[in-house]
Amino acid sequence: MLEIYNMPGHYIRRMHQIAVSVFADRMAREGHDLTPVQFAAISAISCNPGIDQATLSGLIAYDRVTIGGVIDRLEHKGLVRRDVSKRDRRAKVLHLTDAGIREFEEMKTIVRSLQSDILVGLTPEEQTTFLNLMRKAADAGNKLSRAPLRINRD
Amino acid sequence: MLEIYNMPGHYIRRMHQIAVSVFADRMAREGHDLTPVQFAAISAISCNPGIDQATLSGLIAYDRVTIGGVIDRLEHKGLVRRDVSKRDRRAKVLHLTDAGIREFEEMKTIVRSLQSDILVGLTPEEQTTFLNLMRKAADAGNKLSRAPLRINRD
DNA sequence: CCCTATTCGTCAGTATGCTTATTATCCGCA
DNA sequence: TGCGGATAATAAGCATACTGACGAATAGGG
Repeated sequence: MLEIYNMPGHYIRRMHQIAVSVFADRMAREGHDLTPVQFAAISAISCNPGIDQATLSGLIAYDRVTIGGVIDRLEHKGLVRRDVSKRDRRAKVLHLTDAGIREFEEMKTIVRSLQSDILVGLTPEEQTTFLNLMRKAADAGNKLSRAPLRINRD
Repeated sequence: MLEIYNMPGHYIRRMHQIAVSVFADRMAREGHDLTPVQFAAISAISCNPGIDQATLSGLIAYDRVTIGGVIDRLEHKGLVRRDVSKRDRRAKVLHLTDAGIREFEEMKTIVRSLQSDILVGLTPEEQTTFLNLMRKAADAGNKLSRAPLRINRD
């Protein structure tokens, strides 16, 4: 019996691996080509048009450098527009293109429905318990991660 | 309120991000330099001296290609020895070096004790519930992942 | 013994996800 | 106005983590 088979870290990684795989399979099957982080970014831009990359990073809890690369690829796919901010010439403000808006609308339903596939082994009650425990643990551990969630309410 | 804030996938990713970060912090603090997958590989080789890379991959649920790179780095650090198998000249059999054995002994306790830090927001009862739910979900979703756990009992 | 299917490790390529460092810019303060 | 510290984005580099493809070798059936 391996050490790791008793470790939460191992199962968290396995769940992540399964989640990413389910996401990719479903995308391919529906004829789309977005990764989880690309969907998260588009989702956040959709809710916050004109957001800059650093604020976006905090909103979806990713590293700024990572998001720079993600936005590169979304821009290249023609889903996101990136312009220099008029208020701060260091910052780039982000908007969805028409294609990006369409893509998000189509993906939204798919991504929502794929969530339960990730937890296919759990009953609905267990899924709820599981989600609540993750919320609690992720909230408590927020500062421990390299890219904490940063939500500034103005 | 963002879409993703209601999605299990998001929280699974956050938990993974937190787990990896806690692991890295603790390693650095203790003066070690191993990643989670490197520890998993060493742990599995320790329990199964002479295992080949493909079987190792199945035992810790990683992709063959990924493990190839991981073993490269462990070999380069002098923790693992890689030899061509006498029974199958395609395969490489793996052994821990003396340094690898020492490293694993030192790391074992540290990695065990860091697990509860990952779930610091949960009570002991919640941690148990959480681990059991993850075991159940990861087991059920095993085939869905790209690199399923493959444990062959001979 | 040969043919075919399978398997092992690896290569090339893509995308995360992070670290440290750098440049450009902004902001507060004197 | 000018200066120092902070911040936005990026560059360079490293380590996962995967896909598809490939050569080498093995295993099974006829």
